[in-house]
Amino acid sequence: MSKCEQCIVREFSSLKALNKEELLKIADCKSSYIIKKGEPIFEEGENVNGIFCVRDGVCKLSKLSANGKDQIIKLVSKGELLGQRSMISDEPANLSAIALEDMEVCFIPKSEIMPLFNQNNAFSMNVMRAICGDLKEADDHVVDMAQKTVRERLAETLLHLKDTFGTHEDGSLKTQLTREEIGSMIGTATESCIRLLSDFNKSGLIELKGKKIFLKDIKGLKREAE
Amino acid sequence: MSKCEQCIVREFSSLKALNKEELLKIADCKSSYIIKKGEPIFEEGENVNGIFCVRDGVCKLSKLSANGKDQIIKLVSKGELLGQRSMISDEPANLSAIALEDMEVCFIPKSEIMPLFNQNNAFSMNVMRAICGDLKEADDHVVDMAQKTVRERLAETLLHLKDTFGTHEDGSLKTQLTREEIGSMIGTATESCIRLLSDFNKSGLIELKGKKIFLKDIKGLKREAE
DNA sequence: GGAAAAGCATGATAATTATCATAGTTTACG
DNA sequence: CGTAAACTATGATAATTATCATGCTTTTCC
Repeated sequence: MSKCEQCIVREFSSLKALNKEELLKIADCKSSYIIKKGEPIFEEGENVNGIFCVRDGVCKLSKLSANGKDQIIKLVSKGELLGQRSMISDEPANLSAIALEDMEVCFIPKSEIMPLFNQNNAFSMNVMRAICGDLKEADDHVVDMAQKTVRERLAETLLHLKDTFGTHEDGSLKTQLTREEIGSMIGTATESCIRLLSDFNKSGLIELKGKKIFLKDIKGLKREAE
Repeated sequence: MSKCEQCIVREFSSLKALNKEELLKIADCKSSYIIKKGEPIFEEGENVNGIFCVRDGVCKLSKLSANGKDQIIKLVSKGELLGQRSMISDEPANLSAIALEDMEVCFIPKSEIMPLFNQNNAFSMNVMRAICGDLKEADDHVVDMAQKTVRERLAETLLHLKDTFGTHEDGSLKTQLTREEIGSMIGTATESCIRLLSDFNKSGLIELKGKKIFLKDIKGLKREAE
């Protein structure tokens, strides 16, 4: 079993504030999982009782709305933590986490993490800052959803996907999402999403080759996103 | 100057975890303000450098969107804290806080609060839980904005206003908002908001008497909100 | 107390987006 | 390797929402 010390999650997350001793303790009680594409790490309403470290892969955090449609709130990838909010609030998960590709995650039980808040102030502050960052993002997200058109949201989301997850060597977006998933990120019907992608394609802003999406005109897309 | 000990904010916020000594220290360096209706407590982009305790009154937290319209994210009232996120992230305010009625607030400088995170774990955990609560609310808000119609959002918002801020003796909503403000809570044009309120009025779900709004049929409104 | 400003209301019209229908294309998998 | 299922695409139409215009009512403030 690895000792967590070299783990990419430690490098990029709040866990970087942990010392050797604390890491060893965690390494001892963590469990590792392989999650296949399409499978959940946890689901809305479930008691999680710990946090997940994403060692590899990307997942979507989504929530079922009253009308039965899924809304994707956020994508989470390699190096990030999952389930902090539920653990701290001591509540069931508010969102489902579903793998978009095969994933490697570690689970650290609540009983190991909670004492650290008392022992290690730097760690506490890291977690607080991370959650504050999420809160700011969420507030901004509300503004976008409320004030931007679907077209603007699509352009913005494409740019965001490129910035956050990058592109393959050929220039196509790395995150492989279906049209339905893109639709549920921007909060629109799948058909509307497809239609707008076609529009962007026709106006030369993007290029569609099967499932691959190439962003051809970043400036133009930024203009579309306002 | 009051000693904070009996303050309503202490009773309802994260500050309840502070002991006598800590409270006295804070009481010594706090400053009190009267904010008139329509005036800002702080504005988007401003460096706040501390937290505000809302001793009386209600304010809106809002953000200017790219298209020049204001989006109200949240209302904050008596007993709550303001500015925690900016302080912890050490960033300028993401939202503006504007008084909806005359307010009484106290300001506690960052330099007094930050050390408490290290000294008083119960306080730290309270703050974390509060922010986690805000994050959950914000995520749910995103889902509503993305998936519900304006009509559904209006019904939901009216119910929320009643639950959170209550009604006057005559049964009308306590929070006095203009139609424009209600519109910018639900993310719609003022005219659309007015039209839908008229609709609800005609169908007997609510009653409009000047600026006053009476919720006449809670069940019906819940049905409208889905 | 009265003028100006802000707020409320409603009609007409246009733009945006959803829904339903149909069909072609790709992917998964027995 | 071929068939079912999932995904992508597009047209037609309806529903929702925004925008512009106009007039009325209430509030503000000199």
